Amino acid sequence: MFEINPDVPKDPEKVERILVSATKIFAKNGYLQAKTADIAKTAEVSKGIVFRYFGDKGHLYLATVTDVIKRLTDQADFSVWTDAKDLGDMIERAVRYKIELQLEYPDEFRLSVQSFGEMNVLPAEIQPAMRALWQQQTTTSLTTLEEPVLDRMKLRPGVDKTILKKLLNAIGTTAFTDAEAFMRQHPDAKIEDFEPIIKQIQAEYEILEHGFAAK
Amino acid sequence: MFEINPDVPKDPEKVERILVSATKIFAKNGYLQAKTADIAKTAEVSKGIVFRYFGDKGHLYLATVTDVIKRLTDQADFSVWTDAKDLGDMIERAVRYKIELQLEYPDEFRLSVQSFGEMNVLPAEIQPAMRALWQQQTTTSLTTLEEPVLDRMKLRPGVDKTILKKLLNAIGTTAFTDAEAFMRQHPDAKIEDFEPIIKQIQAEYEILEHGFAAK
Amino acid sequence: MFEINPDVPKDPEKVERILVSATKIFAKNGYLQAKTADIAKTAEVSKGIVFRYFGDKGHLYLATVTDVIKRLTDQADFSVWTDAKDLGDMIERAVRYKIELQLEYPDEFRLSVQSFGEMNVLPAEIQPAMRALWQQQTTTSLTTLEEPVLDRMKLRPGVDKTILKKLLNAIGTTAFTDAEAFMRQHPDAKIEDFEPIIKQIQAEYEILEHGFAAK
Amino acid sequence: MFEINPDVPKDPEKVERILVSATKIFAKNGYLQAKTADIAKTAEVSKGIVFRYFGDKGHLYLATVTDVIKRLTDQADFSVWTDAKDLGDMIERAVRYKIELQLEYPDEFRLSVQSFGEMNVLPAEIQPAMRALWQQQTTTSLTTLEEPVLDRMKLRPGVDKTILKKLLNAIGTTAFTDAEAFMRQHPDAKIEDFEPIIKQIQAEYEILEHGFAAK
DNA sequence: CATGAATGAGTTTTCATTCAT
DNA sequence: TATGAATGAAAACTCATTCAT
Repeated sequence: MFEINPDVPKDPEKVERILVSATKIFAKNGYLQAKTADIAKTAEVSKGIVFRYFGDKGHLYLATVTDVIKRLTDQADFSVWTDAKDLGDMIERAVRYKIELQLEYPDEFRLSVQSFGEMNVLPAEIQPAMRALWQQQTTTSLTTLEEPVLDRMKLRPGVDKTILKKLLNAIGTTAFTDAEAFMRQHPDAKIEDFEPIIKQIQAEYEILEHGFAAK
Repeated sequence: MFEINPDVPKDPEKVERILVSATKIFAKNGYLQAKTADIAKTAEVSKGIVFRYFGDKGHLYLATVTDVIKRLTDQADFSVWTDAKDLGDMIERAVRYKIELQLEYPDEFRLSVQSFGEMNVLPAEIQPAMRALWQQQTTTSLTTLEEPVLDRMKLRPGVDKTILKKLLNAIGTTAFTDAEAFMRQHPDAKIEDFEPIIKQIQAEYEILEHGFAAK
Repeated sequence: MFEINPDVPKDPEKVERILVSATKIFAKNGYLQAKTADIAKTAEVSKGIVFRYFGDKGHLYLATVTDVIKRLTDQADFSVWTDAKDLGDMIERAVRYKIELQLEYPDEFRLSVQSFGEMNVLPAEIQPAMRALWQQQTTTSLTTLEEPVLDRMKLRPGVDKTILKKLLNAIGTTAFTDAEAFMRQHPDAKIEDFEPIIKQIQAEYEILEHGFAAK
Repeated sequence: MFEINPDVPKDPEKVERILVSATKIFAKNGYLQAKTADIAKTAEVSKGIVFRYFGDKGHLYLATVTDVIKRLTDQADFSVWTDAKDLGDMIERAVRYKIELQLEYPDEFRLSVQSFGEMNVLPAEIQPAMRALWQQQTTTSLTTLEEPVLDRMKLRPGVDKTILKKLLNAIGTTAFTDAEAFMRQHPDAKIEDFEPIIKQIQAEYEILEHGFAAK
């Protein structure tokens, strides 16, 4: 696993608090505007310890995003939808589950997506690591969630599975964006409030499955 | 139209130069890392005038993005594809035309997309305006390009045109991202070099049209 | 001449004030402990302007030492002793004159000497320039003061003038050190108070001239 | 002798290790850039014990320099040259011996000289002690090495022995500086490589003995 | 009106020193 | 008594914004 400053002994509780605090503050402000002092303060540790544990702001960011993706991936309970009966049910469950995740881990979700766009404002030295992280991430976590489903489905001849994955990914992204916007406007939203978004995504999947063209 | 500092008389040529320069520099560096001094220098105006005309960095950004979207929209020559015979040809033309636009106006394209992701690093006071701009943008500019086409098409019963537009938008975004990445790696790329990307988008459209499911 | 940041227009009075203030504070605290904030404050300018004019702390130091050496060299009025009749008189005049200079420009003297010892705590990038400055300095300013005298003197056969110069330089250094120590202990010392030091240096020169060995 | 924190019981081996390590690190980096953490680590003791034994960084420095000077003085084996036959031989032996010492104890030599120039970057509270140390040092250690020789020599009437010592000291300093510079450029230099420097110092002594003036 | 020199608040990072264990 | 993790003051440098000319 990715290990920062292995020489420095770390208090796991402090590491945890720093990571949580960094997730929140990086997610809220982006890399450049996040202040290490704020992160330390929110984590109730000294500034010094943040640098002692993580080296510098760039590596703290890297560690935070790595951790967030790990947390999100570990969290994912595939069984929730992979043992659904039919496809419609399956998609609904998957979407609902992801929105629940996003509701429960809004900062993690946001940072995870944001980190992709922020790549080129990061210090040059950590960009390669971030890029590698995303490469891995793209081919695993998010898409993986649907991968088993796809594998079991009969695809129309001529449909390239790679292309299909891209499309599913794109839909996932818009879903995230919509849910995010909704959450911002309704900070106390419950899962029930996301029915319209869920419906919409179902509709998108439906188009993907059967096409929009009249026969 | 959105009007900045209406009381201040402005030299249209300077406004133009500032906007062009701001587009380039915001696109290249992002909001936070763009320096107003650079923008002024590139525009060959004084820093003072930038602030006099646009108030502050945030509003300059807002004005720049607004202008970029307007320029892009105004630029679009629908006729290029709206008088295509069949759908395949039409999509190909549209995609090709957009990539040409992106090749010709790389900064405008990049800033227009980037501005979406940057939303939350902007000063709080201009975020609402930016959000509004994007709301409008989503329902107009990019998708608009295909709107007339959609209107003429026979949709399968039960397909919601709004949803379909979202999907098209999503595809457009991935296309942009791919083209951007390619352009960055091949700074002198010509339109011919984008054939693989065009092919891929055609494939995506094809899935959208006919669905991925075996019948 | 050595010119810093030629693009930046500079207010000569501010440049002067900064240089004077930097001389004092570098001389007092050494490079590492001198704070740019103090230098700016003493010069009654903002911190920003110091960086604008001089780039960074290292280059400010370089500019300051360069200026100090120049001021000292320009100041030196060789005629004071070069037209002395005999050697004893000449040495006395030279020594006295230098102590007067040191009394009048204590910071300049101190920094000029100190800068030599500080060389390797300076940022790597300015060390070459400092070394070059000292190379030039060693072969000109201080020794130069006596050079014309030496050239007119008849040397005992077998005496290498380069070696002799080294010796004179060494004596000069001890003189400086003694005068400095005295000045520190007697901040309001006048030239009259330095008679013992002058006498001592005369004695040192005398040994140099005639040797210590009984014949 | 100078005793630090007399109340604290000290493990002599740790004291020794700290002093050795401090000598090396202060010599290499100077007072300000030397890190107490490095000193402790190199000495294989905890930082806490360094502070417990020596109080603070300033007093550690003072103790280190004091010890270095003591070690150097104790080390000196006068007999090496005091039983030389004639003066030329004696000076040569003395010089050669000192350079050997410098080769064997480069850190001690370097720190001992460096500490003089660093005086004013030290904390104000230990400056007086350092100054006192140097006063004493000047009248003993280095010059002492030649003292017995001088005592046996017939001096020209009117030559003050104190002055002569100063001159010898000054020559010693330049010798040290030259040897140091040479050692830095040729890290693996052997005593044989220092012949040119030895020759030069002999020439300097020669001038001192017989004067530079033609008779 | 236009200019661009000047300002100084704000941010990252280091390291001597402390003190809970 | 020894340890070394934790602290936080301190210092260089940037850049949006102002305002005297």
